Amino acid sequence: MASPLVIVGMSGGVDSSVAAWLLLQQGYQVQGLFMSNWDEDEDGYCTAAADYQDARKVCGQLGIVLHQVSFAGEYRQRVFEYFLEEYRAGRTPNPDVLCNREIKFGVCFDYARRLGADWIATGHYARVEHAAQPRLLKGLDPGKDQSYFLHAVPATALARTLFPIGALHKHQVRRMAMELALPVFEKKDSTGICFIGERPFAEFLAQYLPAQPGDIESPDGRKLGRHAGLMHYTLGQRQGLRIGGRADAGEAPWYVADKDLARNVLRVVQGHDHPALFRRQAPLSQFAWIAGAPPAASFRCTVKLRYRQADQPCELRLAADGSGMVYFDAPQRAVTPGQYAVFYDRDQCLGGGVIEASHSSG
RNA sequence: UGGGGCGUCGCCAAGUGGUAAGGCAGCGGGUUUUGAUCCCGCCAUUCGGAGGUUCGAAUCCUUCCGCCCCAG
Repeated sequence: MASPLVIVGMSGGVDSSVAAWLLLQQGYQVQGLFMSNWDEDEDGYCTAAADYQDARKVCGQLGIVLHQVSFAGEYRQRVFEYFLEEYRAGRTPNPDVLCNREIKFGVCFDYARRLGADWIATGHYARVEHAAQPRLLKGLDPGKDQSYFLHAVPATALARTLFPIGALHKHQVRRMAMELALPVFEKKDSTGICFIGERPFAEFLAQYLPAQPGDIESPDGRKLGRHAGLMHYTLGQRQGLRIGGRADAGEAPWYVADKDLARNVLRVVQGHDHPALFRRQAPLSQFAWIAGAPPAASFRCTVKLRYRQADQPCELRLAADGSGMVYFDAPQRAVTPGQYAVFYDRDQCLGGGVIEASHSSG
């Protein structure tokens, strides 16, 4: 009887290439699937074509077929529209969390299943423990763990997902790629928004949203400068403020502390660790739990407020209406609305919620 | 035009005879599957202009220009 079929999401990078090879070693039937979910013709940053060629070369070398599919329409509707909507609301969205939930482990997962896949696999640095209820675990390379981005993936998808490189460190993966002489073995790690890639961010946003310049103020109301539109700034941000050398202030750089949408004012404070940049708690909503439900209505755990942040001890209290409040043991810097708070019990990712506000009321 | 003060990189600012600190901003790179943060590098042959003194001046002198303050 035939071995199970795994369809691997191939990005043309090192990680998914090695993931495919590992699955072959493990005796699976393997096929590749390349997604190009962004129409790049509209701008000058065109890397998808090159990535596709890389994926083809790798699949050729591994002797596996490569499917190609575009979910550009779905991406636009289910990820990018939300992305723009959040920016319009003065928040800072995290499109890649949604991309995983809606595209890679959503429509693409369904697509792979229709192609006959028993499993879907990706080159993420994370692990799934398959039991009655799947458990999502951190990748073993602490510098690359990507469970943060996967916390909202539905359990139904995780139940049929493999992360072949989740127990490896990046340097091991790259070494394997080198020893296998995969054509992409020294390809640089990709960054930037998934499927959209690296590009000047402000310029990119400005293509989709009108900028409304306004004043930059200190907490006491002094006008310190002008901003290019609130969407171009996020909490805790330093770059781009163009404030420097004031005789009435010290030498420390300035950081975004708050956005006043009503007045279209950006509020800034001086010093990386200014108290106004810290919060002891944060209101959350739109929870997603890997197990389908939270462990309890109130419990202690750790939380990451952004990718690659060290785990922060906290207590989460959930309300009946679906909202919640996370209380940090140590005040957290730049708690940013629109970003995700992702909860962990040691190595296990429990799920997460969206940060709703930066004020500490409640 | 009576008195006083000041003009050094986009901004703040050291330097007062020995051959231009530093910070902020900006730019470039690194880290990074969000946005940020963070790290590294670059950033005044020149000190408001013109003369002069001196081996040598941003630093002294003269003068011009421009600001500011107090008096009017």
